[in-house]
Amino acid sequence: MPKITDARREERRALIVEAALRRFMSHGYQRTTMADIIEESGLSAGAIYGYFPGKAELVYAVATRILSARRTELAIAGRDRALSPAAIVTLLIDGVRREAPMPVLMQVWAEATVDENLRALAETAVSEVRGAIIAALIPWAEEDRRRTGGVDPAAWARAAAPVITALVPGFVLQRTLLSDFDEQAFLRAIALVVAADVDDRPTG
Amino acid sequence: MPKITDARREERRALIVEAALRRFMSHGYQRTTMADIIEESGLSAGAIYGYFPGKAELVYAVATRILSARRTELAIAGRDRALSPAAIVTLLIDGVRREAPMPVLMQVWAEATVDENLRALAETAVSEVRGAIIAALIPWAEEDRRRTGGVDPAAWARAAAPVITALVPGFVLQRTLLSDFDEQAFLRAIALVVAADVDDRPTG
Amino acid sequence: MPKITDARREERRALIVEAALRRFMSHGYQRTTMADIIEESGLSAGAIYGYFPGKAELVYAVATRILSARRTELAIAGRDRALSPAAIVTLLIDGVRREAPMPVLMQVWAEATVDENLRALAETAVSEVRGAIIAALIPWAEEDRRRTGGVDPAAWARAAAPVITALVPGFVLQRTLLSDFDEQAFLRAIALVVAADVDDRPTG
Amino acid sequence: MPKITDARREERRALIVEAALRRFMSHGYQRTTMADIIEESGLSAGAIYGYFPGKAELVYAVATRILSARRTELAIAGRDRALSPAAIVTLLIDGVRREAPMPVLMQVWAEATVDENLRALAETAVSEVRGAIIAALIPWAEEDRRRTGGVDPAAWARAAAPVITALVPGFVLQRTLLSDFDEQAFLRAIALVVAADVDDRPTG
DNA sequence: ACTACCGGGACCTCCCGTTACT
DNA sequence: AGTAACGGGAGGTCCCGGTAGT
Repeated sequence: MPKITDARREERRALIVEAALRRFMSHGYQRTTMADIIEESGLSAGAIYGYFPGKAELVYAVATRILSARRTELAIAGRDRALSPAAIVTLLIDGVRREAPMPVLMQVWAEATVDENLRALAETAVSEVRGAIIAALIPWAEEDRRRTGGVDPAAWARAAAPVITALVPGFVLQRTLLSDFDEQAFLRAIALVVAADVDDRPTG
Repeated sequence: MPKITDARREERRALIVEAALRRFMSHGYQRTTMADIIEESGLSAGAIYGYFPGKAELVYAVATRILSARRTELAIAGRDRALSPAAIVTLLIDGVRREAPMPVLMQVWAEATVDENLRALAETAVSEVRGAIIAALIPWAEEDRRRTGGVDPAAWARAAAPVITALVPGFVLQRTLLSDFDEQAFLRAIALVVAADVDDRPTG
Repeated sequence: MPKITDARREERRALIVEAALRRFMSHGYQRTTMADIIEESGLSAGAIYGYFPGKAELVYAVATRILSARRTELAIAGRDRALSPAAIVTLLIDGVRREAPMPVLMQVWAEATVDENLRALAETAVSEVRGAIIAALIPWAEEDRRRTGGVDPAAWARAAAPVITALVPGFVLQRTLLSDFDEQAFLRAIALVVAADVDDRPTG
Repeated sequence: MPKITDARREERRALIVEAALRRFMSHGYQRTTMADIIEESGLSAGAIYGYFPGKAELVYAVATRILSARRTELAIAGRDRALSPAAIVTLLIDGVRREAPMPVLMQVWAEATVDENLRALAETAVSEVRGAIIAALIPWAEEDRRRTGGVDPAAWARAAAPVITALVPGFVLQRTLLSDFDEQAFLRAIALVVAADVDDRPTG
């Protein structure tokens, strides 16, 4: 029964990936040994190596899982009305905040520094987010040409997107490292610094 | 060998730290073995362990070196005139761009996720940068109350600083991971998104 | 490989312990490296560390094996008739002589000087031997009160036991260190010095 | 001035040997590193290697010092009157008890198991003690032929000496390993087991 | 003569991935 | 498909002894 088998297979893979993710969260990727993951997953060494050729592939799977999470978020959100840069950033960060295991996210970025496969994975993810941002910025720029100082909306969006994208890792880093970091204050402050609509400003 | 002079000692330490840094750049902290560093430095195991108790302390030294680099930069730059948020970010990123070994910076951030000493080190560094940003923002906010929507300049600066800080890791990440990343375009685009003075806008 | 049977597991452990023992005999505990033991046992590092957490536990196992060997010997021997001090010593030393790897025995004693676990192990062993000696002395003392100068047999046995016990390490030491040591002469001479029955005296 | 220099040299050597001995006492020979001894002695590595070619020679020196301590003791004590076996043992053990660093003594014996030089050293020491014992036993045997069952005194002394010698290491071992060992009781019990004169028996 | 730094060789341990068996 | 024992290769660290310099 290949169909059931396939489903079970995916289930197993997910189980393993989650076990790995949990250990990466608490001990870091590099310090996590296969034995750790084996223990955490409740499976045996052989079983895991039946699903993943090695430790590297496990990170790839974990990374894929983490990085692909917020991909579509934005496109959906942007459907009904034009979003200001500040609104976009807020949306993104809110997504990360709710879903992403930030320490592992950082570890993946760092590992991507040195592992080409991971870099490619991360690049794709970042590019996709950037693409979504561009797509969401254009209607906002078109609504009112003064917003972009008269520049061509598409060109403006392409230029601005990287800067907007940059705020996400900045948030993650501070969230992860600073013991006194105030998430809510950060979210509210975005509109103080980044171009925003009047109604993006937090009330009160 | 007789007692080495303090200056020479510092020189040696720097030599070792730089050797470690180079290897971290190309292979990553975790994949760099002590043997690598020994080879890269041209010294022997005994020599290195005379200066650093272990591999961990080597990363701390490397981290300290990297993180403390841009500390004062801003304060100096801000002396003569008030700086807009965009100008501050540009300054900071320019500093990072010229001096920081970005991949290692990211590795340190990631490792800080899991190593408390490193976290403390990173936290201090980030806090200092944030402090400098706040100090630089206040005069700008005071110059013209409309810039902050009538809010108290100091409060505004404290709120805005984290967001401005966030752009630096965002830049580093994209710079490190994206093969098509355009540094100059990023620098120019800052003023498109972040509050800026008229003359911060890039010409042309 | 599937789960190994308990019997097989014990067999493996014994194999390793014996390999270690052999090397300890020829090179001493401290100078024996894990690599030596690995080679001697014909197994691999991984295998050995599956059975023993580290080198220290290996000595504990070796020590346990050596020390527990002569434990019951005496009790059995003493069953049918009362034994004189000289007879007891002779029995004990004969046991050591036939079974114990004396150099390792001395190494264990020395190491016990510095390793608390080993000390505890050795203490237990010595105490047990002493206990057995006491038990064997009492009937002999009771048979004829003149033998103990009229002292209470049990008290006398408790007092005399340490002195009798002492002869064993004394034998081991001389056997190990003196190139001209004559085991048989020593055994015969015991009755010359230590309280003995008439028929304990060697004939001829 | 060679004479003064020689004196100073010996002083230095003694200083080093004592430092080594102290560490051997607390940490054991094998676990004591040259760095330990350097620290303990207050000298520097170079200085020590000026006096001893290496760690091995240091143990030899320590061993020589320990082993030669009780050498003459007996001969002197035996001058005025004939000593019974029990009296001899008591004298010897009392000497060890007061002067010898017993843990190191045991370590030396164990190391002698494996280091030929040390074995030779130890052998000499044991032989000398045995010789002294023989010399002290003969007059006692001659005083009253019944004491030796009519055997030739010299032959008897030679045969008995090893057994008497054996009690010393036996004492040291129990003293070192057993937490509940009672030195005084042991000394008193010697005469219960070993051939003794009436007046050797402890009073009371 | 003495200092204290350095060279380099192991040593113990750990960890990844395989393999023999269920 | 899954178990768990095993093979074997480094990795970090330590430690001995030599030696350049006062």
